[in-house]
Amino acid sequence: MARASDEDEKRADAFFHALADSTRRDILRRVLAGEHSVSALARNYDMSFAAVQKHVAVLERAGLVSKRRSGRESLATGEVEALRSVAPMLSELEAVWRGRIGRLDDLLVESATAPDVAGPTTEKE
Amino acid sequence: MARASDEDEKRADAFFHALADSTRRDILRRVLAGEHSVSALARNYDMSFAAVQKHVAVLERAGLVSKRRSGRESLATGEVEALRSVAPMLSELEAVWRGRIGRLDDLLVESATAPDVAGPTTEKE
DNA sequence: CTAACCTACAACCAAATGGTTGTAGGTTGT
DNA sequence: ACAACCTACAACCATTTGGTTGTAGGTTAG
Repeated sequence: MARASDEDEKRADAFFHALADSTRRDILRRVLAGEHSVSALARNYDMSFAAVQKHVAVLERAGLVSKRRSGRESLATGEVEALRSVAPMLSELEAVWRGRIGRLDDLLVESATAPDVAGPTTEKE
Repeated sequence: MARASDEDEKRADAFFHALADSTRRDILRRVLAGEHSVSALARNYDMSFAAVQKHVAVLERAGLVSKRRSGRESLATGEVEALRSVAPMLSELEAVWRGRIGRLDDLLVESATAPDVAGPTTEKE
């Protein structure tokens, strides 16, 4: 279990990349609020159906949305658990800043085994 | 359209894009732990100095690191406040899922004015 | 002064992104 | 059956990204 983080790093890449586009974030908002078919989503944007389809695919690859087939349309839903798994990554970075993780070489292992860095007590000075 | 969030959207793009690369995340960890010169950072990676320089530039454009000139070297520091500003974006999305924001058109304004979504009682079912 | 060092930036290149159109197959309604 | 609709995917294109090398200028050490 030396470097279990190789997978995690790729997952982080996918997460942040998926979120790094305003159209995708907007799609994510909509499917988090409720199920939507791809074509229904596509009607909201000034681009082709295929383009929106690709954006949904990016979100799906990142695990942020899942699709369910219902007849001729596929309904996309936002995966809030996946979304929640992003926050610990940021918390880990904050923990580094806070000095709670001294050894930089260890923190990769830390991030894999300790999803919680404790402390919403984010008061600083 | 062109809500007040046009700026925010671009900033979010920059944030998430900057974080969507494992080398950049690693650089960010190091500069969050303490100041490092660009060349000192570069020695840690199997790529050219210029490549690392570009990565630092991406982080800098996103506001996640700042540089200070000290003699012939420029020292990079992680900006933890900028890092913290990412979390509310995720919270906003979670709030959408929670159903706390009904109108999708309004949430952009919400995200600008309400950084905190409160609610420690996040128990669902 | 000179050499070594650190940074900045331009030019270039392969690969990935984000968009398009087109084609094909499954589903629904009349 | 047939038309309309939804989806999936391939092919293609312009732009961006992530890397390289090279060049030039400022800074420190000898």
